[in-house]
Amino acid sequence: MARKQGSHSDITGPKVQAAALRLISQHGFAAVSMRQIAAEVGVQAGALYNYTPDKQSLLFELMRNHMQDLLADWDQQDKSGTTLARLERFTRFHIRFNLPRADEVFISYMELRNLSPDNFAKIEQMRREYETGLEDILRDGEREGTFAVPDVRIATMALIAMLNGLNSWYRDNGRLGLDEIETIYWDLVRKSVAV
Amino acid sequence: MARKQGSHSDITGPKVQAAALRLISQHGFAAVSMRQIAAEVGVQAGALYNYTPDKQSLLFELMRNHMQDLLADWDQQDKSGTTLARLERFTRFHIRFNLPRADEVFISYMELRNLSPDNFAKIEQMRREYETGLEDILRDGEREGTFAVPDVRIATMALIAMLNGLNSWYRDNGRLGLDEIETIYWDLVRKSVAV
DNA sequence: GTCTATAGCGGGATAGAC
DNA sequence: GTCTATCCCGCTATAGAC
Repeated sequence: MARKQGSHSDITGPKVQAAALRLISQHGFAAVSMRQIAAEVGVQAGALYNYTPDKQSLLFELMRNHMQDLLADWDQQDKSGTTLARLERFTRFHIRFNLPRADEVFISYMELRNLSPDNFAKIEQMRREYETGLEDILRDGEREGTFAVPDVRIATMALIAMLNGLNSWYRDNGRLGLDEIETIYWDLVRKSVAV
Repeated sequence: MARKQGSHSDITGPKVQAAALRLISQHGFAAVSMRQIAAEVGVQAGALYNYTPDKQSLLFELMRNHMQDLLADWDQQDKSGTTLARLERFTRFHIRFNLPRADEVFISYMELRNLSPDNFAKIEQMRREYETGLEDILRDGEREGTFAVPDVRIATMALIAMLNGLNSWYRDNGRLGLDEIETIYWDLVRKSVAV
């Protein structure tokens, strides 16, 4: 009946990730101890090392998983249509993907400096790859005259920063629904690059 | 001649702030030790406690000083003219104030969660006060028909997030000068709230 | 796979001499 | 005002029993 005590790798593994995600998002990587994470999971600190070689790898896995999900989801989006339609699709995708992942997004921006140089480079490359998705849309629209963007790279960074800001104040039970917020942000984005 | 050894309060005080600013900005509050700060200043760890009652107060002072400077400088700006002129003035002021203060700005956004609840409330109130400066401009412009802003509060947050993003990628020796960058951002801001 | 126990280190903060 | 020395605590990571 009850499975043998002390054999829960398939359960404990995800729980470690979830606990680390929540605690690091709330308190910061440097401020969270392996003991805290273990306590949240319901094991002793030593047991965590069955799932991660060290604390650094735990952080890296959280960030890599998040970026992999982001890139995979974006890859599956429709890439056809006018540049305006593509820009709207990017805007709405970005909001819809990021908003339900507040902890992951927060960590991905706040804890970059706590990555080892090697790990940092890997995450940065993935982030750059994602940004290129928007940059290409803006460049195409600029060339064909749909958009007026003095500097495509700056506009890319500016728009992503604007969209990311949403995560810092959005609350599920706020006065506006997700659809309304999406539309308001799309209005800002659309006009900011308009001719 | 040489002043009496062990009496440098007027020199050491600012050096402690400067060292804390630099180190916390680079590594994060939780990751920086009082010993590291002391080493950067050139004293022993115990000597720091002549200048701060504890580590928490050191962080709070950094953030409070930054916000006080911001509010004081903004208060001195010209508040007259059309709403469009006021919006341009805010945009350029924000960029010009924040860009040379990369460490302070970074800390003010990254280390909020390391403030005690009391200190957090004080900093948040100052930030909110500053945001109101932009919010008022947008609301006035919306009322008189100069701007088309579906939601003033969201637009305020979105524009500030966009402008703050500049700090994360700007480098002094980059391909664009400060004036050019200001103008590019002003173009994005102006159009995003245009009718 | 998890536990207990611990090694080895570094943290914040204080005491008291100078 | 700064120093040295230290208290007491918590940290990451490992060892070995079960």
